[in-house]
Amino acid sequence: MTVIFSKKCEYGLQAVLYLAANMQEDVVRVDVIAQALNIPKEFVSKILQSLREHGIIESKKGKTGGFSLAKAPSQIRLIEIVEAIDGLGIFNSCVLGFPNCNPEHPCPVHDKWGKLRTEAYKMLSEETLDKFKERTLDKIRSISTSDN
Amino acid sequence: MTVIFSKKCEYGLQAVLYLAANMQEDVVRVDVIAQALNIPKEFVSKILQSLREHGIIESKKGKTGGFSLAKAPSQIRLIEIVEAIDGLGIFNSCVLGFPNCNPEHPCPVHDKWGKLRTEAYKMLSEETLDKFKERTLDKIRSISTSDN
DNA sequence: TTTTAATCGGATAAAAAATTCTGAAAATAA
DNA sequence: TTATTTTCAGAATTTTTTATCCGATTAAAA
Repeated sequence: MTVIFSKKCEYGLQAVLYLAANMQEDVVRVDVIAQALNIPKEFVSKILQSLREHGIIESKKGKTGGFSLAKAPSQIRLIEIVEAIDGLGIFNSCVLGFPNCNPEHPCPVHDKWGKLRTEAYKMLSEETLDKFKERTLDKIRSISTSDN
Repeated sequence: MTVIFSKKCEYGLQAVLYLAANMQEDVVRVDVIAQALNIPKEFVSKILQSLREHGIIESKKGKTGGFSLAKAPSQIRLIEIVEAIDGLGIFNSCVLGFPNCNPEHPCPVHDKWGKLRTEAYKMLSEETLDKFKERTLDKIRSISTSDN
């Protein structure tokens, strides 16, 4: 089985959504995020570090340390997180895996798939984190009540 | 980076498209397919074996052996190959990786992504192999003229 | 009947992705 | 200043995916 985004990317998106939904906190510790999302602490830690290098979030070291968004939620788009972690390759590579798939040498589903891909890209580019606060809080609540 | 389908699935789709585009041949040898598509012979061989087990293609052993479609191209849909190899999980799992993503506990992008996913599924379910013959032949020609 | 050329099937190897470990560095609080 | 608690950085490990190898089986041709 395969997925659209790598696990790294999924976790990164979840973690950033979490931070956006908890803006009232100064910073959030990685173990708090990991527990809320039920994902490995050390792994999400690595992902958060790389998102910091990409300027999407920022960190504070030492006691009272943790992570927070580097910009206002309304200034962060989902596509930025995807680009930082998985890159944008998915939006210009052939869905059938053919090499050099382009308008000159299109694969059999080039046009139809291209349309869907463009819509997906558009959606991720238009949506900013501030739109998701309530839905994220709801979703996170459903995680902690259902598991383990 | 990630892709929609696994490499196995991509190769499987390519190989079946190749068989559909070469219906005039009784059977096609796996090394011919592998060379035409520029993919590892032993790997595509394994994939073809599994597609045979799923009843999508059939094989003939021994000298003059090879692979051919098990049904008419107009009776084979792209989604069948995807289902046989990667399964349909991608069409009902959460794009953000959240567990139990459903209408009761939707993730932040549940509705918008669900729409795209449904369109993708629909496209793969409607398209049958007979629609692709010319485009596949074109594409395969462009592979052998461009590489190595 | 023997040789040849193909798929089959199971094991193995290599590469990539996901995860964990370890210890250092930073910053607060005692 | 020292103890504590956090992120940071890089290495090591595990798991999954991708790819290869090899001997057996099958069937046509010599």
